[in-house]
Amino acid sequence: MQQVQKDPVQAIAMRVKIEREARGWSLAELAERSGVSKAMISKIERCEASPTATVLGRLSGAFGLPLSVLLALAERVQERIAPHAEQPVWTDPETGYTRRAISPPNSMLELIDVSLPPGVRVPYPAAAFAFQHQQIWVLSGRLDFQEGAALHHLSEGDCLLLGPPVDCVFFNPGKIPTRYVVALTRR
Amino acid sequence: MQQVQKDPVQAIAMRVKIEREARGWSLAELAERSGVSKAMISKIERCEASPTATVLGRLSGAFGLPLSVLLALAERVQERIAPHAEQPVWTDPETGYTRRAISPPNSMLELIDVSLPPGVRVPYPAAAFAFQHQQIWVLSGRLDFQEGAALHHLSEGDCLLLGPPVDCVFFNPGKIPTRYVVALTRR
DNA sequence: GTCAATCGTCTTTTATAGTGGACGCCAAAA
DNA sequence: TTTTGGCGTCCACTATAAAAGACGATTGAC
Repeated sequence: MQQVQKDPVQAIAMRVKIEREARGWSLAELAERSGVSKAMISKIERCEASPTATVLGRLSGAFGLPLSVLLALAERVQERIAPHAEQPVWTDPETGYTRRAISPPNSMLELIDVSLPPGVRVPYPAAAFAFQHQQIWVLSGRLDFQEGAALHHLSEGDCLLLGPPVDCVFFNPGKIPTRYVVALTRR
Repeated sequence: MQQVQKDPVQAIAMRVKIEREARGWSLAELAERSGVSKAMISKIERCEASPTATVLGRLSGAFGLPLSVLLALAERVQERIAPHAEQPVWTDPETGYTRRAISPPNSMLELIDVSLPPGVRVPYPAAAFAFQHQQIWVLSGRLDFQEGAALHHLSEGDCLLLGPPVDCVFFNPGKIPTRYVVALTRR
């Protein structure tokens, strides 16, 4: 699904908005970080302007991405299938904690497949979720989930709806790896 | 050497010019193919304008490249070391003819390392070089080089300076692979 | 309820991206 | 030599990208 000649304005619009909202930034905040006026960012996100290379460079700089990567992400905007082989996976070399992004890029609803080795503890700071709605579903093994002051003991098949943002900790109290899904929707 | 926030105008300028000249296109020809005025293309190549996303989309379309790829190439513009592992290599599955681009992208002077299996014949049409200056240096083995009507027999260490563009043929008359270098400068 | 703060959009003005055409500059040919 | 044609740049004009600030809507605090 390579796009070789369509006007990139719409794809860029969606991608910029996604990157901004994923960071929980308002137009004003992105404007300050990038040096691009918020009026212009607003227009870009609504496809009412075709940003210049200079402006795109400032925006990608604010996101900490090379411009070509921002554009590559933009071109993937309308993909609907995320083949297993192409899903980004990250493994913590120290603990063996593995995290796989299941959903196609850009989805409103994001699914993450996590594998937590026995005895491993993963903190999850409150600041990391500017999300509106988040659930945790245990596929196999056991999970102790600390949500602020509360501690939840989850077993295979359990599903937990998260409350307002607080510091959390994932912990696997069992002898086998725990596999669970994090499902979240943005704003 | 990822570029995360510099203004991309200069890198784009160089890359557009390279892509255009590599295809032997004049400003007018690229203008017609892309729908961008040649005055604008001229400005872009001389860093006197920051092209909009729409214009970049049209240009990359004319080149047959996804926009993100054009930008990725642009970001590599000032690389000065081309590590062996990153040099693009192409092998003809039928003949075993192998061609490796030695020089960093974008150089004025380009070096190509070619390996030609015994008995293999590779034609090289005149249209393929809009280059001003081109030399062939045999590293090992023997090479029969037909340049238009003339036939040159080259042995290890020989270096041939090419004349004006004509149809050429590379041929390995020996029993072992021939390895030679093509060195060329544009314009 | 009021007030204040913040958000995204809209308005006005300026800077500049983009176009079409004229121009000067080599080449190669007559 | 002059001519011719193709090339890239420059010029004048138009379209629009970009900035700065005003505006209405929403939200939370009191």
